[in-house]
Amino acid sequence: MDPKPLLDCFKKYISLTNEEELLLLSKVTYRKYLKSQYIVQQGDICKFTGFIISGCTKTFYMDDGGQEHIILFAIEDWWTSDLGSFIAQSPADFNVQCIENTELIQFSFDAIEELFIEIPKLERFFRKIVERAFVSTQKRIVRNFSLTAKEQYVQFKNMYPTIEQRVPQYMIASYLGITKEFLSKIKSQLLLE
Amino acid sequence: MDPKPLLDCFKKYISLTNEEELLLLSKVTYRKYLKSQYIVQQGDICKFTGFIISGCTKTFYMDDGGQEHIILFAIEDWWTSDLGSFIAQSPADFNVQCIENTELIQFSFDAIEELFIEIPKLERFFRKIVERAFVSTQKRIVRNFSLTAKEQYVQFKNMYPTIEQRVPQYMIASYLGITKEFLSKIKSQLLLE
DNA sequence: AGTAAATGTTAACCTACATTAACATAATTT
DNA sequence: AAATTATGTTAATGTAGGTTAACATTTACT
Repeated sequence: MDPKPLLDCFKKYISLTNEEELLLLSKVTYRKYLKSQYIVQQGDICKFTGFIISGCTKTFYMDDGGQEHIILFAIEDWWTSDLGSFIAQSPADFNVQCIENTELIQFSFDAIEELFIEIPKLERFFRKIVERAFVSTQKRIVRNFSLTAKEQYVQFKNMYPTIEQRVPQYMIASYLGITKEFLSKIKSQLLLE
Repeated sequence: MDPKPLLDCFKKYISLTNEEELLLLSKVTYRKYLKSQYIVQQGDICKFTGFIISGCTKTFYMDDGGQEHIILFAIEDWWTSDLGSFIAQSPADFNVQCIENTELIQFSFDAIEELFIEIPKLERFFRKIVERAFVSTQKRIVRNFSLTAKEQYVQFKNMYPTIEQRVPQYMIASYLGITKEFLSKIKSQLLLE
């Protein structure tokens, strides 16, 4: 395993000594998942928060009618988990499933609590990561309320061009909160413009 | 000013010594706003994050068509700001306006950065606060996608009965992402059931 | 108390998007 | 290569919620 992408991510917000880096890496686990495997399942306790080295995941909620609602895609250099379940060690609301073969570096709940004690500045790092996640989630609510489905799709393509290439259309429709049929219609409308 | 509610809030997540409490309180400012005053205005840099001692605020986005989209209400014991603007010290996407006369304890960006250095465990506190905010925002996206407007309104009433009493209906409609006319229809339907 | 402003209701009509269903095409598996 | 399985498209019809507009009620101001 090459921990460089992970350490680079930490470097964006805090600086770690060599010893701190080694301590940190001694407490994480590297893991590969295959396409379609679940990292977290709705109802289970989310035991890990993970940093993606390669691959792509979707975080989704299965409603009572059996419909999938994707709330997040994650690719290389992103963090993924069911944070609500992880922080409270309570049953997960969401599933996290691999859309591609995915390599992760995982932090268990206990490991991360130990690390917070041993390297307090990690609190700062994770505070900043969560702040950014919060802000982007809030912006998503705004887009949801103030844009039409077509506008949202265009913004999504511009914001996440790689993801738009990598994941099937019907998942993008689910992320946007519309049906695949309607997204198909939007796409054909955009071609005519 | 009585700082007890603020200190109690900190106590839920971390413990502070007497000196730490005094240091913290020496760096905050107490401020009163009148109903309808703005704490943050879209486009300005959000200079403070605030803890509400009394009163009620709404955080909203004004879209290009001049329509208000409320993304958050906040009452006593809650934190309020445009976090995206505050953390990046960049122009605010949102307005924060008082719905009632409101008393706040405000933390300036500089004060909070100093406090993080002087009392590192505050990083932990704010990490936890933001984690919770993130989780509740994510849950809101789920509700948005998987519930009808009527179901969302019923949940809102159950989750925030005080807020439902205190703010005008048309603001609740805006929070739910529907028109006041449609909320009115929903309410009359609920009366018949 | 009287007037203006803010808030809430009702009803007719409209639109963005959902549903259903049939079909087309691409990607995997055998 | 054939056969599944996953993904994408088109079109008819249905519905949740929007828009407009007129009116009712409450609250705030002079």
